[in-house]
Amino acid sequence: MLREIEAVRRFNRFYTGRIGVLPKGYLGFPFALGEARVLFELGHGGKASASELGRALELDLGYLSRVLQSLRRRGLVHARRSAHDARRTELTLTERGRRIYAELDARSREKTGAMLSPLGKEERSRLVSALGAVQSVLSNEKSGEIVLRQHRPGDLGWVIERHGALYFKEYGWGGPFEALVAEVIAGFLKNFNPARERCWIAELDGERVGSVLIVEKTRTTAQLRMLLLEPQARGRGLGKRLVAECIAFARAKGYRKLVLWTHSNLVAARQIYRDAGFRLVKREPHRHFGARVVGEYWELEL
Amino acid sequence: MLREIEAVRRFNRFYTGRIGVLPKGYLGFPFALGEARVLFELGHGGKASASELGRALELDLGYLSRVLQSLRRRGLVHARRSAHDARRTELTLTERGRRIYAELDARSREKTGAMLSPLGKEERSRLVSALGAVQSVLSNEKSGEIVLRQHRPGDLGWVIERHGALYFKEYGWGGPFEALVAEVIAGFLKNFNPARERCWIAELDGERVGSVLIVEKTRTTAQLRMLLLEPQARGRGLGKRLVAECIAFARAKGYRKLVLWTHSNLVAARQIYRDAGFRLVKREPHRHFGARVVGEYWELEL
DNA sequence: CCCGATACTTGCTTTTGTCAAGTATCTCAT
DNA sequence: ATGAGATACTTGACAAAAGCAAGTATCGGG
Repeated sequence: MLREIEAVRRFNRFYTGRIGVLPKGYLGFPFALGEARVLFELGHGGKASASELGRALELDLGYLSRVLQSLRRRGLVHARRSAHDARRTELTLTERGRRIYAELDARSREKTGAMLSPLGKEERSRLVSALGAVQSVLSNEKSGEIVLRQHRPGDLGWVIERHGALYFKEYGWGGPFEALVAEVIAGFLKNFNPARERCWIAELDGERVGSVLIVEKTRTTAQLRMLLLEPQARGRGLGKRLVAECIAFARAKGYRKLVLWTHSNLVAARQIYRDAGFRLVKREPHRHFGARVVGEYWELEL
Repeated sequence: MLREIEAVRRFNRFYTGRIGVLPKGYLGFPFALGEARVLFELGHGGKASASELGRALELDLGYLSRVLQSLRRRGLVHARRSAHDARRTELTLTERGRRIYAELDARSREKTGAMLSPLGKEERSRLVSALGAVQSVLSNEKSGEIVLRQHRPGDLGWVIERHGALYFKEYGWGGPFEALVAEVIAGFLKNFNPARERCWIAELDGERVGSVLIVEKTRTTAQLRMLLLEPQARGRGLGKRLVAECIAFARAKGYRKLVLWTHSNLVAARQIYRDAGFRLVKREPHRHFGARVVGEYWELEL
């Protein structure tokens, strides 16, 4: 933990130094920091009352009052008594205010652009995805953007990696399990038939967090494989959604039956299969991956 | 690019809001922001002159001069004429100053700790490694810490992923190539014999950036496979180091010959092999992975 | 209709930061 | 060695930013 705290602090020092926390002088614009912040907040949020602004920006209300006076005098902000509550003042940017805001915004965008421009395309995308990861860890909002897409080069390697890492962590299954997954994936890629098979990768805010495969077993039977969800992406119906995609795909391609093989200890997955209408058709204890497990065969008539 | 700029700006807003850029009132400590910053800088860096401080903290020298006066008066900072240069003042923290610094530092550490503590172990490590990635992209210093280690669960999946992604990007080799890699890896994991075989993963600042495998081909012949380096880790002798590890391992295990298969277009790798003493023994044009390539067999007598 | 709360304003003060001019010292070319 | 210009720091004068406290108007609930 201490090591991690130090790492974060090091990052903070680095990053704040790098992006210039104190956006001193909006380069030639005659706006004090406070004024600029108010313009940003109003430009970004649309409208607000003084006290809301004060809370959001953590400004003293007395000070804020004067800042607003100045902005009003200069014709950037329009104030109107609230109809509901005569104590409140509804603040909006005037036309001119919006123009200034747009300029400030553009300038800030330029500054960020200047930071990114020396980077290569690859580096930029590494950067963005790392920032996304930081944000997703720190903001416990479960409202990130989810995208399902088909696989691209490297994705199936990722599926193997995450199976290897997660199943080791959660169940202690080691190398042999990862080997099995790699074999399955190798087979899938080698004989991949896009007309009858598919892989879905689930992304949460641009980061891969889930997968599922559907492969042809016989002319009329498809098999669902490699359903996986990163811990941080669980509990928001994504597993269900992946399975639903598989079922829809299998139906659309004219399969008559969808089967899958899983283990009795994977309770969350089991529940998803059951809810989707799969029936447990066979149980089979075996020793694999270094532990005693019970394999299960499930089926769904389409 | 625009999308990326927006992503970075969104992150900046989020992160600065989150860590509280404006460390208002170091909670009960009678220090102005400027004073605290000076204490931090001195505590962190040891000693400095006023002008160095001014540059580092981007403070006006006049203002800084007064801040230093105040700190001196309160007995936190000790100033002494430089022996070399009588214009300069060498600033150090006094005993008391160091104590205060330690307290401020502890407080800041606590604050970071409070941010991390609600996170799980897994999340914390995701966070730290994402922050590290950000830092390594933005700071173009090539001085990160390099660690070579053996593989852990998930690592070989990562090797597949990176082969799939990088070879697609650099040479257009698609699914079939990734399938081949997955097959090789599956075989390696399935029959893994730690006494005669090994995988090295290279980490740069805690992030995986390279790999190589050594596998038993016959009792006397070992094969080097899956040598890979992320673009950002290239050009610092890491490839050479990985190959050297393999050769040393093969020697130590009593192999008589080390062989490898590569392609003529992988010029950087070729150079490494040549420098390590490998001889090209056979060339073989073939069509694979959707393109025409020339396979090469190299050998090294041990 | 009165009381306490909320939304904002205003006057006064301190803090913080800027600018410009000044002193002492150093460096380096002559 | 010496004088011009650079560097390191200080000081005075001021302006901007920010905080505090007291004040006015309005609201909501009993």
